[in-house]
Amino acid sequence: MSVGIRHDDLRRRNRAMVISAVRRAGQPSRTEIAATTGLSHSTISAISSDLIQEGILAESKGSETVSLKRGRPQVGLSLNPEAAAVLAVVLSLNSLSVAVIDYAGQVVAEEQRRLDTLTMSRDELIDECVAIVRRRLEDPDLDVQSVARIALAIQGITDSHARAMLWSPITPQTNIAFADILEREFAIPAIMENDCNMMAVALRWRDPDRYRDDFIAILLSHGIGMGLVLKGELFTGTHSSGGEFGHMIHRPGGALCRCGRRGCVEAYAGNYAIWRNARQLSENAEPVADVSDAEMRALAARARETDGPEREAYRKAGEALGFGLGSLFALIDPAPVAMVGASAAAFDLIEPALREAIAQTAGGQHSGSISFDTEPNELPLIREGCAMRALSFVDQEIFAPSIQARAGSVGKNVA
Amino acid sequence: MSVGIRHDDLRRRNRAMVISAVRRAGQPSRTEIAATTGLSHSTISAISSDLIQEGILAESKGSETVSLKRGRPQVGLSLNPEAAAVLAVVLSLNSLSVAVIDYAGQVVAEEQRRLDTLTMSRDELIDECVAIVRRRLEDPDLDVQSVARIALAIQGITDSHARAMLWSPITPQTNIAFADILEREFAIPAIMENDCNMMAVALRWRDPDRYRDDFIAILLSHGIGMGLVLKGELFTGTHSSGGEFGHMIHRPGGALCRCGRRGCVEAYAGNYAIWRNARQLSENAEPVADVSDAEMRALAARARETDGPEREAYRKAGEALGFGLGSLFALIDPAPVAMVGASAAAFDLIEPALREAIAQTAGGQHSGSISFDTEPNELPLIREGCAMRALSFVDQEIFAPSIQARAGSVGKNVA
DNA sequence: GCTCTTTTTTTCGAGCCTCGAAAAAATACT
DNA sequence: AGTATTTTTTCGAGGCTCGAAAAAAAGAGC
Repeated sequence: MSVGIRHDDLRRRNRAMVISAVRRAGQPSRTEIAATTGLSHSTISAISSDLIQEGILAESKGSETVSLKRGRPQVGLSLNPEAAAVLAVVLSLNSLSVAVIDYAGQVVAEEQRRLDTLTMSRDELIDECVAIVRRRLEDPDLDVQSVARIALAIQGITDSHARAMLWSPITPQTNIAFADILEREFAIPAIMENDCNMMAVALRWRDPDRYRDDFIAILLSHGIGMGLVLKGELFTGTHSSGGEFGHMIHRPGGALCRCGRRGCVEAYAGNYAIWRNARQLSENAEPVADVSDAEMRALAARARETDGPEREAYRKAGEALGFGLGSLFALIDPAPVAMVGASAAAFDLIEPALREAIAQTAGGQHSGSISFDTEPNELPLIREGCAMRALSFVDQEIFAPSIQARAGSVGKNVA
Repeated sequence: MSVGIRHDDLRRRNRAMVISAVRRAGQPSRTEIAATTGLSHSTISAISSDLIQEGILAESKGSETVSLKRGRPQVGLSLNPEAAAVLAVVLSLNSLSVAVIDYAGQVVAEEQRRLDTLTMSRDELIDECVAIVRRRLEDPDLDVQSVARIALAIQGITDSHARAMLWSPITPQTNIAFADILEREFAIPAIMENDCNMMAVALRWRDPDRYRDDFIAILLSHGIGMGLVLKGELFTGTHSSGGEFGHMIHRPGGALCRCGRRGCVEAYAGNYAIWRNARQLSENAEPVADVSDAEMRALAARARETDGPEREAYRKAGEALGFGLGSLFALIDPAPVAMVGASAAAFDLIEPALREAIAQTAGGQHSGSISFDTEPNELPLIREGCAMRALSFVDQEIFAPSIQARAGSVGKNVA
């Protein structure tokens, strides 16, 4: 059972809703907000007047759109870019990047570095992250006071409280509480998120028509990751970021996976698996640490050219992904899929076997109607998701705060 | 974004919360309710006074517990059994049952019938359901006016709006809108639910300590079903009841499943699969329609006795369940599992191979800590879940109604 | 048996919040 | 310039929750 609603919660929630409506719509008028929220004009007027006075929203006078209708013209409300700023940090294999984003969602500064994450020590990894954030915060153009949140995305498993990286393929280190470390270092609230989950968040902001309530984002890269939105909410595991689609079992006792187990989907569809099969190495061959994008492009080109082991490798990848998706669809029903990452560019090689495999599974009856979309560039997507996540936090926790933390919840009602 | 909260919603929600607190706690005092909901004593007092006046709650004077403390004794609030009644109908293979339950959750009447569901026509099936409900409603001891809800659980896939059975192993018929049919026939709101989901609901009411926020209920029967609670909420597919654990793919292209596809978990762990393997028939052998409980018990006894094909059949079942659970745990993280149904009595034969398989999967690191519980009798559980579901509906939709249906939601905030 | 203490429950006024209606504001049309 | 139209603000009414205080109902002590 959720906790009772008190009188002060009411204003808080409706404030949050107005902010959220503005963030989503861009420059909605008060009338439009009233329509989407279902609240009365008087209420919207009162709340937005507060928000403007507090410098959170602003009336966008500049964009005097040519009013085609007569009557008093609607005046658009927009987010005040200076109300706050957030940092989005993305840590992936051999790469660390950070972006400063203003409250309106515009990138105002960014920095990217190459690192050798696989060989770095725990402290080196932490120090690099702290240092790159510090450099951004020391930028004289930035008002440090306004930085309200740091969001860090990592390829790997994070805990469900968004505090720590539990395990990652990009480093042998485990259990690094990045969120706590950054928070202590800079006294700015920080969260730690899984990269694929952030991809899903970003897709939802980018194309809410296609990616609305239920969809799947799959990262086809050295490993296989997934971000899943169900019923309009990001799906996470009960203890971790969850959604380890790449480690569902495709063939019990099958090919050797980077995680040390056997038969995972990733052991057939990850870059290293495609590379291993293309070279006709044994399924027991130790996964290689990294395969360059150029090398993968060469494999794909060769697969398109001749019907040799390269094409067969992509076929096996498609089959593994297809049976994995089929099992997933048995649990959640089919949903639109976005294939993200460098290997999404080779989706033409993967798709036939993938569809054939799905057709043999419980999700198969709708095999034809499942639509796939590809997006080869994952980094911007992850960063964007990170930024939106951080901004949403500011919207809700800082600009629409509860008067006081409420007594603990007592569990929801399931029946 | 969810819709704005209006002033009248506030009372409605808090009313619902008080009712729910009473249903959960049994006979809580106003003070206890104030503590669990976080609302003030004044508010609880006002709301409970309303509810008593409306005949929904009652002060339980009878149970004067020996007050050990001094001071004014707490007076327990309880649900008024006569406030309403609900019907729980359970349709499973060759069996149809109905129970009338009063508002306090006590069974006041029941009836059970044997049917040959596999051979019945669509109309016969519908007529039997309508007839059994009609007989209960015509009972002179029952005030028909008070019946507020009918909940029907079926073994099979239901749609996500809880209106229709889409597909079921107990009948060749498909797409029967039982909820609509009953609703039209009796002018009583009806819902249609998946049996395994109702098992999960019931477990949560029965043992909220063990089955709280995240757990899995697996039905081991002729087929394999699953009910899943995640983050305190019943997990369903996006379009259907979902959670078709039995039809996750265990071995691509493997044993023939009752659903017509190959390699499903059920094709190794369902009763017919165990029976097929025990007789050393081919994996391609057509699944038999039904195996009696007595026959399954005999198989299990023989498996315990000698290390023959029977034991191997149970081992294969355990392996399939284990890899299936392992894949599931890759997505949702490990959680407590309840094994329900006649074959749960043979869980001793299944468990070793199951644990061994899980240990080879992503969920494996916690293999030892995953706890299994068994409950051989599924029918009472399903009925109980059905009843609680129907009662919760009455609690929320009838006794705490919204003043008017609100404007459509605009999607939740994911970031 | 009476009073005191303790705990629960109710009562009451204050403070917010949202709502609907009406007024004010801002523009196009004539 | 006046009128029509649409958006936004203002204002009073009605509800809801809250805290404080009062009332109620018992046990404890003498």
